[in-house]
Order: sequence, then structure tokens, then C-alpha cells
Amino acid sequence: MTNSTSTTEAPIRVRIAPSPTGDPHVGTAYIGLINYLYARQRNGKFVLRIEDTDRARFVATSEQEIFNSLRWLGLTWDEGPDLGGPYGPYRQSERTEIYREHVELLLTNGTAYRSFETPEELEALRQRQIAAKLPPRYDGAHRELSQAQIDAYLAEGRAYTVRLKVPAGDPAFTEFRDELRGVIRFEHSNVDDQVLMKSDGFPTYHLANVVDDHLMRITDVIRAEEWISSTPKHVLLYKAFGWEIPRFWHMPLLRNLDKSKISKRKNPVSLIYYRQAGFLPEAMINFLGLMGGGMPAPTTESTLAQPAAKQSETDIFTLPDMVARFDVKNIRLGGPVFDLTKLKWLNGEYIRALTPESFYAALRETILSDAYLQQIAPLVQTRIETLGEFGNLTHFLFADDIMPPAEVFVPKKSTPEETLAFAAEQLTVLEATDWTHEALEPALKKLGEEKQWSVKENFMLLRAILTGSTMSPPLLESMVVFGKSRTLDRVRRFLETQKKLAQTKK
RNA sequence: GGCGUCAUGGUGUAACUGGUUAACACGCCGCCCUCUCAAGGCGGAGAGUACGGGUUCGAUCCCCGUUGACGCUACCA
Repeated sequence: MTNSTSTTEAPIRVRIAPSPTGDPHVGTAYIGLINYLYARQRNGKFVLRIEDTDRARFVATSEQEIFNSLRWLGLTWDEGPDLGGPYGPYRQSERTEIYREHVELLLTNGTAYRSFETPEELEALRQRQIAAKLPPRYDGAHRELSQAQIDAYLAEGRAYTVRLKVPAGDPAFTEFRDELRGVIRFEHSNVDDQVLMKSDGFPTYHLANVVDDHLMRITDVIRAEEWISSTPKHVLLYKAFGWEIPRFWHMPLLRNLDKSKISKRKNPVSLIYYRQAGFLPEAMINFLGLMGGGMPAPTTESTLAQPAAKQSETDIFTLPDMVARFDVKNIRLGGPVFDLTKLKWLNGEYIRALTPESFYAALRETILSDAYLQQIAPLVQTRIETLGEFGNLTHFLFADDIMPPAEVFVPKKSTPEETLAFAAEQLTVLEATDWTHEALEPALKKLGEEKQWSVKENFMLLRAILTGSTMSPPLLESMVVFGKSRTLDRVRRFLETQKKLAQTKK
């Protein structure tokens, strides 16, 4: 029932499989780091695979940003969409034919079946189950359709999904070994007949993931803990195909300060944000290495071997240090809080350790780059009388603690509650909008019309949040220059802070 | 609700996987240095290891239960 051990012989191959659905996420970097270390320590290969099977959430620029962010952190991969490799293509949207063939296999060997319900019907079923206080699950209505019925539906041209036929009867459970936790068992009555192929012909994560991991010879699946619950489905799939099962390592989930799964509302999660806000990649990777432990305690010998090193600085290490000393098996299973305070301290340590030359270079590459200043200059040229006033108008682009007082952001005709509610709407719109002047302007104006906020007050509110002031360079241009990640984060931080403020007043 | 996972100061971790006054770092407080602020130095408060039972000469570490937190419960990943 436990995994085959023959994978031990195979050359180690691991992978990360991010979805291009938005900004690259710190969680991706964390899992990427662990995979990277695992591969580098074992002479293995680290594969990057893009899981772009969700066409509804697909973001065109996302893939490139994932590449950039991982490279920024130094997490280089051996095979991937941009590098190629022996088991490509490494983009799932280019592998649809492979999935189709494999689904056919399952259909013929009876481990999967077609399900012809419409999304509406399934939603209705769900609602009925929830109302009846039953666990919402597919009822298996089409598990045993007759061939005649299937042919009839097919002839009608009815859309269908393909579902996994979770075995009934003996054994009535699936077990697998998590390398950090031991054997985990799921009763089949608790495993849903998961959709493997959507009606649009794209596979779901579960199918694509298993097929690709097998075809790409992945020996160790190192992923986040949120996948534990779906692992039995994956194991069942490996078995349905008659394939060897890889080792599973489920890493703890990064958390917000309140211990919930890390989320953009409560914490910056975009790697682009961290880069643009001036975090050094060495600090970020070091900090991620601290999450969950994994670095052995310093031995007496090693401290003696480096008498010059400050003993207190055992929290400070580089990526090569980690390759040399990190051990996945030492990972702590409690979800670590991604604590910005400590990350900032670490970043400060790295900044102080820079030579004056490289510190200057770091500034010139980021916050004081020519590219950035060239974008800013036209925004202020007509608005200043001496060059010395440059800072007066652009302070908000270089500061990280902007927080307008209520007098500034609440319009005369509105209450603070209305204002904050509208700001939340603005955030939602901004999140879904391309970061260009042409796209932002109509999107914001449309929202203003719907909610009956004048253009002036609409824009003024955002201006206040972004700049902390009612006077600034043009809003949209400023937002474009400041960047989507940082702007959105500033709005989120504003909303969260105001929410807390309102609560403490009560 | 069901299923699963987890549990050491406020936070991140350590403690030869049964024997320590439970250690280090961040944060916090104080002192020193200092034109300020940092940095740096020195010192301090803060957990008896979620709780309750076992096993053991002895449990942070092993077993059981409870509680809590978190995750999953989609034609999203």
C-alpha cells in the first residue's frame, strides 16, 4: 500500500509548477527554494513547469515574471519552458494532446468515466446537499451510464467532463507516505470523483500534474501542505495508469501574522513587490530558508572554526550555505509566520554588509535607476520651480510609510465608512485592470459612475491613498510609474490599517 | 458540517530524537557610545514546551484523549 521503493534508484528529479495567474508568489519561491536545494544536494535536476490549464485566470505577462523573480532569487532551473529539456514541452497548454490520450486510456480501462451534467446542474446539486447539511460531493449519477446512453449524449453533442472513478469496495481507502509525516490514510467515501478533464478539453491540475510528473520522471513531489487532501486522488491516478508513485513531501504553509494562510490582503506576497520595494534577493532567500527550519544548529566545532564570525548570526546564511547544510528532513511542520519585521531586519543586515560601492550600485539598479527617474521626471517638470522641489512632489514614490489622515482622504460629502467601502471597490477594479493609463482610466471612471462618485472625488481618494496628499503629479501616470504591485499593496495596507483603526475606536 | 494536518516565549528557530537553570535570533525595555537617528556594545523582561492522562527512575521528545489553529471540501491551482 505504501510507495514503491524503486524510485530511490532513479536519478533525482524535482519540480515546481506555478500557475501564471498573477504576480509571482512568495510561496512559489519558498517551495522553489526547497526543491532547488533538494536537487542541488543530490545531483538531481530541478524542473520548472508552467501549469497554465486555467484559461479563465490566465495572465499573459505572468510567466515571464515568474522566470524573472526566480532568477532574481538565484533559483535557477535545469529544464523549463525557456530552456527546453528532454521531457518537454514544459508548458501544460502545449501538452493538451498528451492529456487527451491519457484520458482515453483511463476511459478504456474503466478507471474514469464521462459525466454529462452542466455546471448549473452540479451547482444545484451542491446547493441541495449544503441545504441538507450533507458534504457537497458529486453524487456519481453518471458513474455507470450504459454505453447506449453515452452514445446518445455524445451524438447530441452534449458537453462532458471526465471524472476519476474512485474505487468502491475493497480496499475502501487509499494510503500514501508523506516523507515528513508518515503514512496518511483517506477513506474512499471521503474522496470525490474528481474532474480530470474539463468540458473545454483542458485537464484539471490533478490529471495534468500526475501525467506530467510521470512523463517528466519526477522522483520527489515537494509541494505545499494544501495538497495533502488531494494526494489520494493523485495516488489513485498513478495506480489507474499503472505507474510508479513518487515520494511526497508536503511543506508547511507560510502564514500571515494571524496564522491564516498567507494572503495578499494581509501581507505583501508578490515577489515583484519585494524587489521593487528594495529587498535584496540574498535577504529574501535567507529569510525563506528560515521558514520551517531545516538548517542544523551550529555545532561547537563550526563556531570554533570561524572565530571571527559573530556567533549570534546563525540566522544569516547564503544559498550556497543552504546547499551545504540544509536538510529537508529537519523541516518543522507548524506553519511559519512570514514576519516582515524579521525580514526587514535581515535585509538591513545585508544592506549594511554591502561595500559602499555595491550599496550605491544597488540603489542605482532599483529605486534610483535611470529608467525609474526617466519615467518620473516628466510628471514633475511643469510642477516645480526649482530642481530642489523634486522631492516635495515625488516623496511618495520613494517612501514606504504613506498613510493619509482622515481629513485628507475622506471627501466632504462622504462618511469614512462610505469612503473606505468605495476604496475597497477601487482596489477590486485595480486588481483586475491592465496597468496602463488607457486601461485604468475607463475602469476607474466606470466604477465611479456605478457608485455615483464624481471623477474628482474618485481620483482624489486614490491620490490620497497613493501619495498621502491631495496634491500630486497626475494620478494615473503616478500609479503606472509606481507599478501595479506596489500600488495595490499600498491600497491594501491602507484598507487594513483603516479597518483596524475603526475597530479600536469602537 | 465532513476529512486531513499541525501545536516550544509576541515572531522565526534550537535542544545528542528520553536526562539542559529549555538555548539563539527578531521584536520589546533599560544602560553605554553619540550633535540626531540608526548601527554597535552591555544588560533585562518574557515560555516550563496548548491542555489532561498515561509509559518510564526520568519526558519538549514515545502513546492516548481533549482543545485550538490551519488546510481541503470547484469543470482554481
